Amino acid sequence: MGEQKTVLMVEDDAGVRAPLRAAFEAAGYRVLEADGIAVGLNEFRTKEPDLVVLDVELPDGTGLDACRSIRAHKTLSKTPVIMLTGRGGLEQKGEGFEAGADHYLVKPVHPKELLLWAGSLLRRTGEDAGAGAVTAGELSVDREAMVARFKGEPLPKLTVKELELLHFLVLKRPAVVSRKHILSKLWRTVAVDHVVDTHIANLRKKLPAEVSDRIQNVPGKGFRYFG
Amino acid sequence: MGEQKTVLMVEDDAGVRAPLRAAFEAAGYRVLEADGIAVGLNEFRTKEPDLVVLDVELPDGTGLDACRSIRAHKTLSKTPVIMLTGRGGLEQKGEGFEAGADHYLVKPVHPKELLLWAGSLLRRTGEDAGAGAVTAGELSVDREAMVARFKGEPLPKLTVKELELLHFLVLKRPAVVSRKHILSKLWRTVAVDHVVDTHIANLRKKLPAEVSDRIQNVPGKGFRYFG
DNA sequence: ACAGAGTTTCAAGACGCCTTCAAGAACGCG
DNA sequence: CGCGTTCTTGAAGGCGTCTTGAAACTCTGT
Repeated sequence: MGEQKTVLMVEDDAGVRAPLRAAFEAAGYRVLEADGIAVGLNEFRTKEPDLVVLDVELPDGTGLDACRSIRAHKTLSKTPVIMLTGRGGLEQKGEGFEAGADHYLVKPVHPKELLLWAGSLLRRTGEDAGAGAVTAGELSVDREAMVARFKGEPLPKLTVKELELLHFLVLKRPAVVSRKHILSKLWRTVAVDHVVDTHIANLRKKLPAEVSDRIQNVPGKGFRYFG
Repeated sequence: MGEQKTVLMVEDDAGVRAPLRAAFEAAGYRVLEADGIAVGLNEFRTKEPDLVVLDVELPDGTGLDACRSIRAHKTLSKTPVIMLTGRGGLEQKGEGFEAGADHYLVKPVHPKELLLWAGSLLRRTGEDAGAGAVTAGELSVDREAMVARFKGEPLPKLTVKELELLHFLVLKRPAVVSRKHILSKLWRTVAVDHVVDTHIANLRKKLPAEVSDRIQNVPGKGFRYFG
């Protein structure tokens, strides 16, 4: 049950997007939207969604090309892609699969059906990072329950941002992650790098010394959880 | 959850039945077959399958009527039904849902797709079934008997929505569930996210402090039962 | 020792989110 | 059909969180 997956929906028709977005959110997904290929691919690279829903006909190009771009990406090439096409698009089906789509749906799309395939594809690609609980020694950070525990005891009143930040650091440990990387993954709105510092500071203040000592700064590079 | 599910397939064309049967069996299902409505309904009543796959066009009547018969059954009315129709049956889709079908597939049916839906529908009803009684420490919420107890004592006058809400939170504990997720599971009609807040408030007011303290809010995320 | 870049701390303002209250609408029961 | 309960919606209020800015501090290389 690794929830809180992120899905990127590239679709120019807001009338199509809205119900699908609602369905995804109701199922616990986080939804990113883009109305064109340019924006879509940019979102894809920066937010690294777990799944992409791609319309074939877009204002600035075809979804097929976008799909190929995704497949050509160095590290994110195996992200599942679901293509959406207009009526009678069956002929394009072969073309869609050729471009590397994992599945093809013909409009009008039933939200439930899309959800079903999304779940199936995500299950197939494996329950990798991003969701459940991560642990590091006596520390565990559960993003689903939104609780962090140390030696089994829940840590007091961490805010959402603080917990997500801690989760991310522990998840990537012992790697050093840059402020910009953190921002792109955990922040929806754009903000200055400095906000990360403040949250790091608040975190360290709330955590027991044994844990806060492990949140380390690497000058010029970023932060890491070491331990 | 590891038990074998039984699926009843009502379909007169053996050429259609065979591959679907093979797929179901390969997936671990037990398969019953019927080539007409009369036989089908009889099998349904006696064998009580967990799922029914129903062709719309049968020698002795239409699958729509059969579906209505199933829905009219006293104890088995909530058995999931998947309808199969010939090409161009899109117009019948509405009719099919109206008859009470949970889903509609157009032939030719992809075995994998059918399997996907079967799994989904069974999971759904499985969750509802698991909705007997849940407990968390001294608290028990019985959705079947529609009563909640704390330290053995029945809690006073909880409304249906309040009890279902409490049940859901306890069921998912300690995970945080979003308002949208709650709405999609407990509400048939669409409503604003805010209704959840009101019911949460009413719930907390009626519950003893020990319990209401455990119904916690996570800003921007949703609610959880913690404890 | 000094200068500079980068980090940490502190405090205050802005914003979003949750909670509460109240009233209208829908529902079920008699 | 009418009444009471339950559900839904709206608006106001308050609290907590997030963000930002400035200043103090540390470290490093000169």
